[in-house]
Amino acid sequence: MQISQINAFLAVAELQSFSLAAERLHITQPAVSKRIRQLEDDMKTTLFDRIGKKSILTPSGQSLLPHAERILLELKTYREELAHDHDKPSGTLSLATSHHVGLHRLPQVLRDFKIEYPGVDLDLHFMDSEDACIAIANNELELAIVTLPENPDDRLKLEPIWIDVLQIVLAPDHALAGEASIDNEQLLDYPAILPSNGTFTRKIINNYFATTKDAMKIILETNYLETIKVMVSANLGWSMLPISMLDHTLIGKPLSGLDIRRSLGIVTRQKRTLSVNSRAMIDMLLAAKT
Amino acid sequence: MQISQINAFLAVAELQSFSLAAERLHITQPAVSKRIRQLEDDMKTTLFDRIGKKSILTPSGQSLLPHAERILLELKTYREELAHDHDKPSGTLSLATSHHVGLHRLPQVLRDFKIEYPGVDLDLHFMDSEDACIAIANNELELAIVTLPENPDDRLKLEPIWIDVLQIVLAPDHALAGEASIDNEQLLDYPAILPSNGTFTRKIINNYFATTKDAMKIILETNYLETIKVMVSANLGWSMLPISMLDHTLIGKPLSGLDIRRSLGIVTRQKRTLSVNSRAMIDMLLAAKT
DNA sequence: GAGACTTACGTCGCACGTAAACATT
DNA sequence: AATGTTTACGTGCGACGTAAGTCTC
Repeated sequence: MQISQINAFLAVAELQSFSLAAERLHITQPAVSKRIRQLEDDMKTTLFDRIGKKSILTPSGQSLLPHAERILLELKTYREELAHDHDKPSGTLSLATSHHVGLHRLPQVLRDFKIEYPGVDLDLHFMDSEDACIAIANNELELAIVTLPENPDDRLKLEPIWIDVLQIVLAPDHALAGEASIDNEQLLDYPAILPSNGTFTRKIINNYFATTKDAMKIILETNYLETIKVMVSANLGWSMLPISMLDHTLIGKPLSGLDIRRSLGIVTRQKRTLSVNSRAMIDMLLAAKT
Repeated sequence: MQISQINAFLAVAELQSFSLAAERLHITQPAVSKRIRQLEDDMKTTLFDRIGKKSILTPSGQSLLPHAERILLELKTYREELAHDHDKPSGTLSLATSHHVGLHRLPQVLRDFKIEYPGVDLDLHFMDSEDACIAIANNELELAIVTLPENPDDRLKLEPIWIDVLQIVLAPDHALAGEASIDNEQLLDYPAILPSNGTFTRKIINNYFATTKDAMKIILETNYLETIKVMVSANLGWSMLPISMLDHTLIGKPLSGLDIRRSLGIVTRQKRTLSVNSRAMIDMLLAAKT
């Protein structure tokens, strides 16, 4: 069944004439006959009484009329949606984020987004950055704002927004608190508190401790940096944290002059067309970055 | 644009796979690709992100989804209407009738119809029988219950239901009231009150007075037989009326033993498919006739 | 006889299937 | 390597237009 048949049907119904309908449709009159005939065969009914001068809807044809109009209306409405609403965010924006990003980077962004697009509801999914990347890869979500992996899945598309410089952090009363700079070997004597194995941040840290990794005394692992911060403040051990988390309870020390950093930013799926809402959020993040 | 494309779209959207959709639709997978591609070209947008294992709706595709479902629903609903409601009168039944039929023949029928089909609203159009026949011929109405013409338009289909036997009618105090039977010549001496020129009944009467027609003293014409009855009762003249209208105010006399009659019944249009409501009314009239 | 629809028929386009190429995982 | 989609191409159905036939008015 074809939409052209519906169009022919409506034209004949309105004009009560196959030949006038043919004119309107810019086809020949036998073509109109055939379109109607096919609709009739399809529906196994008669749609018009061909009564010489006029062709008039049968009862079956009359009851098709509103349906046919609604079908064309649906198509028309959709085409208008495509044309007009293409750049107006609305509805819900779902995004994944990590606890750290959600706590330290996102509040500002979300506030600005709500001001710019008050009609969009936000649906935040807190999860570990690694899980967020898996969800994105599996097309379960289309947008994540998390810690970026160093060696990402090929299916992911990364867009760094913020850089976290990492430093060794100590309690003010830690034995090494007085040193100007610290090296790997010094730290081996003291207990460490690190992000959980498997986290992107832990992998970055591991890279820098590659040679001494196995000798470290790791007394606690957690995927929540805030916990690490509290533990370090209580002088239970040293750790490595973004300098943005430093405050009076912690002392930061560069590691032998090295520059250690991780990227936070946007994760999307390669080849996936993003919703208007996601695009708006991404554009806002990119604009804020400069 | 074709409905098969909509079907393909919905299948792929649900199954997130072109090949699974192909299975469901019992066509090959390249055929599905082509159907989707054509929809996309038609709408000038992309409906699915083809991401290896899964194919996922784009935002444009998501917004097509409800429209596509409604389109199929419209078709399904119509098919069900055709299948189920085909013999259940409902809604409105429009019919034309004459004053005479509406007064003397229809009330009974309408009451029975309302009892049988309480859900059907009646829309009565009172008009002269001749006008009703013209309206039917012009497809302005599909059903009339009126006095039937003697020489009908070929486009009309007539179905007699009742026979009205006509007699000469006189006031009880008319000069001819004592005669057993009356002939044309006797009547020429007295004033006549006849149905309007142009009415079917008048034509019938004219046939029987063919030879003496021009000599008649017609003092009043009207298309409303009730008026004629009152005038005759007041002894303003003689007339010819259906014997069904006789009562104590009138005396009926056969015209020289001749049997003069008119038919009342159904007028429809040749070749026109009738609504269920009209068919129900016609069937009821035909059943009552026997 | 004029106007309107259907039927007949030849042409061309398009939808399908098969098979091969390409992409993703 | 396996799964999935697109491209290429040949076949056949079907939509169209022209022209003739049929019917209504």
